[in-house]
Amino acid sequence: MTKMSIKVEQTAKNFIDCERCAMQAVCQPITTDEQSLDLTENYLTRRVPVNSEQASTSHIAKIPDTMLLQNHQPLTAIYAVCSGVFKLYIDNEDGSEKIIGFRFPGELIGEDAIYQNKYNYNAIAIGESSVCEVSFAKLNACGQLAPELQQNLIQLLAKQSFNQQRNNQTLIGKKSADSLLAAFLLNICQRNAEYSYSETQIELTISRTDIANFLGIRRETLSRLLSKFQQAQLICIKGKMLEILSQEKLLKLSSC
Amino acid sequence: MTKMSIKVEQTAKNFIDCERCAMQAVCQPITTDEQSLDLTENYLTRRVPVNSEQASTSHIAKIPDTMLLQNHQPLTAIYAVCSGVFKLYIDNEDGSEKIIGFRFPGELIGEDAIYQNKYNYNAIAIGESSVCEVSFAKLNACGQLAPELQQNLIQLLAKQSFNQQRNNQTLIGKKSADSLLAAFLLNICQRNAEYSYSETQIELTISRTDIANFLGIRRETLSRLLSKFQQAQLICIKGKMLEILSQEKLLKLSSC
DNA sequence: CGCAATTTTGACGTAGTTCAACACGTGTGG
DNA sequence: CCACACGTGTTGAACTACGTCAAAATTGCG
Repeated sequence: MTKMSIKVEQTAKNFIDCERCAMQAVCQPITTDEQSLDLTENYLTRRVPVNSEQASTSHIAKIPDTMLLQNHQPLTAIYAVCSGVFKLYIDNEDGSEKIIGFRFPGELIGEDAIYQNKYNYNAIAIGESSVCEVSFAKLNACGQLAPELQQNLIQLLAKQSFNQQRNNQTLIGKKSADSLLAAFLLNICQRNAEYSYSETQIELTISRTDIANFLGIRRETLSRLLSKFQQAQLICIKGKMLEILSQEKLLKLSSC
Repeated sequence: MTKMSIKVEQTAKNFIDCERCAMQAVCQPITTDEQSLDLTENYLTRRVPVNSEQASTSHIAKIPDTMLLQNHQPLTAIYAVCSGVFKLYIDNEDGSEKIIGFRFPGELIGEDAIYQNKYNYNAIAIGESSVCEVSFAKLNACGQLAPELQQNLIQLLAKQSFNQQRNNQTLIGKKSADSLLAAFLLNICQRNAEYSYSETQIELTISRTDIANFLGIRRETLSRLLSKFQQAQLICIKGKMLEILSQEKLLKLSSC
């Protein structure tokens, strides 16, 4: 959390446009018929870096630096990813972690904590990332004053409900690992397309280990499948860049 | 949709208490400091039967009778299950259906349609079921008048977001079919406990075929696993009744 | 009772796991 | 500079769990 202002400038390239962000409904000034009212400065902090690169240099206390929020902690703020990627996970009893999702730019983190006022997972930055932070208590206070803001919050939650539903639908009940991976690749590409301007190319900052963990398959299986997909001209991997070559074939695979 | 009033009386036993229902936030009169205001009659229709038993007598046109809402159709209302069970599914290209979830009493159906004003799945009653119907347009109109109602709608969506998140977390990334089934059984029991007064016993109106479809495993595998679980004294199945014998062991299994 | 639908059981093949080895890049210390 | 450990990704071979196909058993309904 150090060197904030500097970092922002250095990595300003990959930030999502505010218009494409799920938080947008509550980040814009409210404009009624004649007048405009900007309450956002009361609850919004824009583009806060959540630096994970820094962590690797000092191998002590790696986690605290990069952790955005922690499971079971009381809800203080909800976040929108500005840049980078976050992984959401919970701890298994045996000490291992179970990854339950990823969040890309424009997507929300922590909004499901509103119901019970506590977070339901850990969120950690993968690589250099940043978020916009909305203090929920302050947002609520403003909502009492401005009904339009409440209406916007409803829109935000409705969109989020839709997104969650969609993301789950794509992954539930896939029998073969092929269809599971195909569905996953299509899903992240679809989500990527909403903030990046490329619909087929994405930077895979997520490690194979994490993807395998999320999908519930082994690293080795994932590696073999990716090779197979590449041989079959479905995808192309160069370094960290992943390109979808045949969306149709992947789609066909994914519905098995 | 016929014989409504009669059916309601006949099956009135298994209805959920309104206090335990996810829709509750928008089904109660709004009480401010001194006065009480009941807008619900403007948008709410209570306990509408969605009869599926009747369909089996006339073997033509089985589906239309029991369908609550259809994929891609414009949003007209959101529903809360009063009694029975609903299955949510989408159609695969090959004509088969893919089950993406079940809804038990007190749970919502169709709320994720608010974002795009259209439903994202088909919902069909399993057995004799009933719902409360909230006309979304009328609810919205009332929301313009009563800010408290908007606040309640926020609560409702927040809870739903939490529920979706929880249900997914439990099922994502399970490698073995054992852990998947264990997680599923615990999940439906947990949800059951919220409306039934028994935490360990539930009536399995859902067919094995549908459960297997949802989990992405074969009927045969499911059947074998259920036998295995029963032999291992984890569960006990008598007819349609399922009883959880060892929650702890299932929990241990589910996190594999 | 008798038929149909659903569920369970059996035998065999395949997909994915497991365990082990190896390749590659990176950071660390001599 | 090289040697070494370490994290990450890929590949091979044996094992196991799940899918597949077929048949038997059970349940439900007229």
